[in-house]
Amino acid sequence: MKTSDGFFTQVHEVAKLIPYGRVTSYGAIARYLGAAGSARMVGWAMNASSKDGDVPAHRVVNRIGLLSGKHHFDGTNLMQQLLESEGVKVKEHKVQSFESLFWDPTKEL
DNA sequence: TGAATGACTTCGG
DNA sequence: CCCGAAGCCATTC
Repeated sequence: MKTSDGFFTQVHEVAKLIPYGRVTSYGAIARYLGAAGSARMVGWAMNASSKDGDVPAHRVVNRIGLLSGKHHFDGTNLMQQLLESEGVKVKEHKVQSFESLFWDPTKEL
């Protein structure tokens, strides 16, 4: 591989920076990395992050707080349980009070 | 080289 | 917010 390792690394770094009990969106991360428009690649990077470990991919959701990535986790409800364990309310694969839990790297950093 | 794919986003209805 | 369609960009075959 080693094709775009830098991009993955950046995404992983930001993912690790996400505060406890907070969530963010793929687009927000992409924009923060200057890769605005490559939100899909953020998800792709997350897929690779599964191998990296220590990357809270469960804190990264789509723009409406939908756990779009839960399907890529081992179990069916693992992602939701992880979020709930952090105090994030999740209902029907969607983050409740998403607006208040949203963590914007371009803003917070 | 080109076509298909995807853990997204945005716009119009 | 739901639905359909188009745009984007890196990776894979």
